[in-house]
Amino acid sequence: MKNTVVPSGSPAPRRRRSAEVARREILDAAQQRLSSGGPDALRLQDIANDVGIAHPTILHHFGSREGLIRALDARTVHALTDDVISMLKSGTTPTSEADLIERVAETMDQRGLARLIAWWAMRDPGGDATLGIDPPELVQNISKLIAERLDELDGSKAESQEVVSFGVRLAVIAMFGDALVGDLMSPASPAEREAERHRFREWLAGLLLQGLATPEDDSSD
Amino acid sequence: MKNTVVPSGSPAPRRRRSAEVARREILDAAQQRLSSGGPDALRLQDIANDVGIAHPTILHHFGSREGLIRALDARTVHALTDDVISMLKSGTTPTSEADLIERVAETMDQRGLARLIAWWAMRDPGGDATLGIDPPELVQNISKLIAERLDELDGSKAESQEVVSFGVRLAVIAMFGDALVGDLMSPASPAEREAERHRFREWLAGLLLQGLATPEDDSSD
DNA sequence: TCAGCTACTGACAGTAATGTATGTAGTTTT
DNA sequence: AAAACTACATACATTACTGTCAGTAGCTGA
Repeated sequence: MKNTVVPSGSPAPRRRRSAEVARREILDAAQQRLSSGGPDALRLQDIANDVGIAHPTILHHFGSREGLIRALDARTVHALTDDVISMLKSGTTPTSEADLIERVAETMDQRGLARLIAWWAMRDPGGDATLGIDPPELVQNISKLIAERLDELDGSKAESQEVVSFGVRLAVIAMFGDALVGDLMSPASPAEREAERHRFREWLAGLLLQGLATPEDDSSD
Repeated sequence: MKNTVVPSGSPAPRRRRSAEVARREILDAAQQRLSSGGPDALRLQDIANDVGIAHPTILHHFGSREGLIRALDARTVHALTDDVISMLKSGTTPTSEADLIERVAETMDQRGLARLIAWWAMRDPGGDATLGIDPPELVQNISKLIAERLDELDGSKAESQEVVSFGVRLAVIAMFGDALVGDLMSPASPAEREAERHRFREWLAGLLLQGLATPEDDSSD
């Protein structure tokens, strides 16, 4: 049966990538779209357009839209955790608390992790979406690393395991929230926002160090 | 022309509300849906089902889906700001910093404000969506009120206007983030989460008070 | 009680998105 | 160089949601 239409003018030059490269390019485009728009902006057509392929090709590589999203999730989260964990483990720079916050903020903001996380949270209130890692465990690990770091930093004992994990939790959700709605709350001009945001992070880092390393008033209820 | 189908069995009993009541019921249902699901869960059909009306009725009252969302935005935001502002102005309770955070958290969490805000932020990265209030101005006002309160609280001067607004900003984005992803990061069992979350808020309130009211190391560049 | 207003409905139009079916064209292997 | 493999395309099916239209039913006032 030859009743498929033979293209008359330009058969459209076809570029062939390896599966790996194709997946990466598609994920890059999806990430880009997600950084500059909401979930509604993550359409197969658009992404395919950006990459320069037809949308079924995405389905070919990822199975479904959901599959694409999960792959994107996994890649972004792993990028963050690898970053943070390796930073903490190598532990070179002395002022690393501020650096750490800066790094988390960067990933949340530029790489669009905040949007991804928000999307999870909104799509899945119960929290049964699997994303390849166990966030509580991750927080625990990071908390432990930070507690050790605090110990050796200035000799003062960190409060307790829970307080340290509170600190980590605060840093993460603050950077998460700031990435999403920070601009909404700032009276500064767009040009000044970068600087203001930076000052905010430094202030937060100081606050955390102060709050974590020094004993509080202790008078609990 | 009588070619419209005459219903055979039950003509479906029709309840007639006042426009005001109808709008409120619809908004309530929409809010409910939004609290237990993402933007995808905000479908006219579903909401109409919840209320017990046909979906065109929603369009009759709000013009469009977008109109419904904007009305929901306005109502929720005003509820929050009215709450917070009036709390700060009346200023009865002494431990109101913790109360304040608790109140913001409640609105963010239970009333679904966090989801609404996240939705804005994701749909509108540029930030040109109008929501009836001016968030930076609101933050400024709240910061001023808190600064005054800190002054009279224990005599110690608050750091600077910017630092106070940083504190407000931190409280808001932290409660925002916690409402959205707090559960994801907590290793506690669902039963314990409430308690843990409460402790987290108390810890945050303490941290803020400590950071705002006491002079820091001051060595600014 | 009649007229007018409007909350409300059922049926349908329009649109847009995901996913499928089938065939095409590079790349690799023997 | 031919066969096999697979990345990729075109065209279509399906579904689902928003918004429109024309008519119905309940309330209110003269």
